[in-house]
Amino acid sequence: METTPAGERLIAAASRLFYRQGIRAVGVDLIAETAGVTKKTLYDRFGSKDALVAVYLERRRGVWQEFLRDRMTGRPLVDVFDVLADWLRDQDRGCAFVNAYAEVGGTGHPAEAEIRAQKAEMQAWLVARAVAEGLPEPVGEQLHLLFEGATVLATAGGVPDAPARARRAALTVCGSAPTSGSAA
Amino acid sequence: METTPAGERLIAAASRLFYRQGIRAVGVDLIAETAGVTKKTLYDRFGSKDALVAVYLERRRGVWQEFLRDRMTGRPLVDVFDVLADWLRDQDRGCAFVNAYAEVGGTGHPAEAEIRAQKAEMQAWLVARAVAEGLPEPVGEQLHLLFEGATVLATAGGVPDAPARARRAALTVCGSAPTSGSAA
DNA sequence: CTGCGAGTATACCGACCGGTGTGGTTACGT
DNA sequence: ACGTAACCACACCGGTCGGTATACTCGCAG
Repeated sequence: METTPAGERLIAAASRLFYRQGIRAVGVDLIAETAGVTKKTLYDRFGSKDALVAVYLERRRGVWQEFLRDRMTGRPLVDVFDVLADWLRDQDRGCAFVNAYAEVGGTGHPAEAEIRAQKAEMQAWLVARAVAEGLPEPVGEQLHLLFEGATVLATAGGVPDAPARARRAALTVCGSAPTSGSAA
Repeated sequence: METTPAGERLIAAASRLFYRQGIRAVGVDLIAETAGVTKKTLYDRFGSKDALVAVYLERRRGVWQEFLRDRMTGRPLVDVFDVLADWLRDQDRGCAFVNAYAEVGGTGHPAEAEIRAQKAEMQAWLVARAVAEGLPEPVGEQLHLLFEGATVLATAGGVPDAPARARRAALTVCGSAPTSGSAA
C-alpha cells in the first residue's frame, strides 16, 4: 500500500492509536484529527475504516519483520527470544495481530487475512532458520509456540521474564540443553 | 459474584455475546434484550457495563478451571493439550482473557485484575501438577508458555493442530522424548 | 491556461453508545 | 398490613459512531 503524504500521516496516527487503545476504541474523527487531516481525506485515501485497519496491520507486519531480520543477522536462533524481549520493551501492548484478532476475528473483516499472514510468515521464518541450523522442521514450529506464548504471558499475563523462560525452554527443545532433573 | 435470576440471565447473555463479538462490539441494550430484561435491571444488578465485564471474566475463569480439573483427573500432565484441543472445538474465538486484554489492557479497567488472575491461576496449576509428577518448577512454567502459544496459534494463527504440536514439544521439555535429530 | 489530484473546511446523516429517571407490578418476609 | 427487593415498560440524555455532501484552494502537468 503506497499513498500520499497525508495518507502516510493517517497511517502513522492510526497505527499509534489502534495499537495503544484498540481498533474499535478509536474513531475515525480522532485519527483524522491526530494526523492533522480532514475525515474527507481519510475516506478519499482508504475508502473505509476497515481498509485502514488492514493497512495498519500490513505496515506493522513489515516493521516487525525488518526489526527481526536486522537484529538476528549473525546470531543463533535462540536469540530470537532476546529480540522479542527488546521489542516488547517499547511495544507493551503485546502482539498487534493477536489483539486485532480479538476484535475482528470471525467477522470476515479484511484484517483477518493480514493476521493469518503474519503468523504464517513468522512460522516460516522460524522453520527456515531452524532448518538452516540443522534442526528438523517440527522444532521450528515448536519454537513458534514458545514465541507466541512468551508474547502473551509477557503482556496479558504480566510475566515480564516470559521471553527469558521461553529461551530456556527453546534450548531444551533444540536438544542442546539439560533435559530436566527427572529424565527417565 | 452471586446474583438474582435476572442477573444470571444477564451474565449468560453477556458471556455469549462478549466472547463471540468482543466487549466493545456489544452494547448494553443488546445484552439486556438478549437476556429478556430491561436495561434498568442490568444497572440495578451490576452498576456499569465495566463491572459486568469483570463478572463475565470471573465466571469464565471458574468454568474453565472446572472443565480442566474434571477432564484431567487421573491423566498425565501432557494430556492438558488434548483437553485444550477439546475446549477449543467449541470455543473457537480463543482465550477470552487474552481477547479482553486486547480491548481493555492498560486502561485501569476492572477486568485487568481478572485477566492477570486467570494467567496466574493457570500457571500455578501447571507448576503444581508438574511438581507432583517429579518435574522441576521451571518445566511447569515452560508448559504454560506452550499452552498459551498453542491457544493463540490454533485460533488467531489458523493452525488447528497447534495443541498437538505443543503436546509433542511438551514431551521434549519434560525430558521423556526424542531430543531432535541433531542433538550435539 | 486549463484540467485534475490532493488537500482544506464545515456541516450533516441516521444509528448507536453507556447511562439515568419515572412510575408501576409482583412476591415475599415481618 | 407494610416495607422492600426484584422486576417491568418506556422515555430520555449528551455524545460519539462510521460515513457522506458541498464547496473551495492549491500546485502541477498537459
